[in-house]
Amino acid sequence: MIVRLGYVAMSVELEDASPSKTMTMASFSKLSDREGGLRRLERLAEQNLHNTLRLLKHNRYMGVQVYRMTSKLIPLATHEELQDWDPYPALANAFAEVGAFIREHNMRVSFHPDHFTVLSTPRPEVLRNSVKDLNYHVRLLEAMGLDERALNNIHVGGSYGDKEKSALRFIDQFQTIEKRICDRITLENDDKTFTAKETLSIAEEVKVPMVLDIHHHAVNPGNELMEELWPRILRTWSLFPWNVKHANTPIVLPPKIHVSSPKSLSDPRGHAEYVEIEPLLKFLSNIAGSTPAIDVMIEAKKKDGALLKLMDDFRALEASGEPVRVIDGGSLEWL
DNA sequence: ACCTGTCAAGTCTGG
DNA sequence: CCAGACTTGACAGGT
Repeated sequence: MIVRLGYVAMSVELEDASPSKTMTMASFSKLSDREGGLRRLERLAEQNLHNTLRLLKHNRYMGVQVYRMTSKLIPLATHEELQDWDPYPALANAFAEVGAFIREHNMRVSFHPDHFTVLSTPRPEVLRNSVKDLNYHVRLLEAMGLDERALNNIHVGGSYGDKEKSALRFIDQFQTIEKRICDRITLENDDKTFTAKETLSIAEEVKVPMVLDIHHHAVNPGNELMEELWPRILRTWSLFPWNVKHANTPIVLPPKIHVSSPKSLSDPRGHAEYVEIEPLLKFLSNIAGSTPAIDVMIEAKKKDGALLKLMDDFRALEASGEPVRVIDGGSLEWL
């Protein structure tokens, strides 16, 4: 089983490479020259894309093939007051360059629209804004020329006092969203509301892959055994249209899981600086043989630093004779 | 150079 | 019904 590790948004190794520089609406509004302000936003976006490319090159150098891009590439992109602004023509080259690098090096990239995207909401305006935000993320991927292996991972959302009803509302509202957006969605279990089992049932219903977060599952486990859920989670990936089309080829998209460690006893849901290897080892040994490959997204304060430390831990395991073979700086083989 | 409050967005809790 | 917590990197405005 090939295991590839990835990390989120920014590097602690590469200096001065923020991909999420921004401007607040408050300061944009104060500008006398609106057009000039828009050009400034476009320059910020260009820098963000340039730094994303630098991060990807840094990833390539490290041997890291999995990466979650930041949602903040274009500052204020979905803000109500800037709906007449089309930043894409000015950024076409920057997007193309990022996309070309990703394709050339077969990297797996994704986005994770944040918790303001809630398809279970009972409020129509919140649903509208959520779809708008999803559309923004899809446009970014399209501008990069990435195929449907580049996905947007979201949570189910709030429960509003009736989780069952909210799950049904999620499903109903999901069906109204245009296909090019739905085709790019994965669903992740969250740390206090929708458990792995509940998220999985919804993912099966709307036919999207499920991303399992094993830390969320530890703090919000529900009462289902992972041994029973895992085959179903794998199935959501094998039913993914791209994978159906390319079954048994090297370009199938492996399932993905998220890993993080509790920040402290008092804040068990928070993310620690680094990731403890033991729970991951336990999980990998449980699922070894069930899939030829798996991608593991590291969610830790130390970002790529946490990934590198985890790889060191794997090297130590290999040295002590454990059935692990480190392939390069970001991937290994589970023997 | 460094510190602190604020930020576009949603939901939940508790008063 | 409303304020504050949640969570986050970075801005903005101050010293």
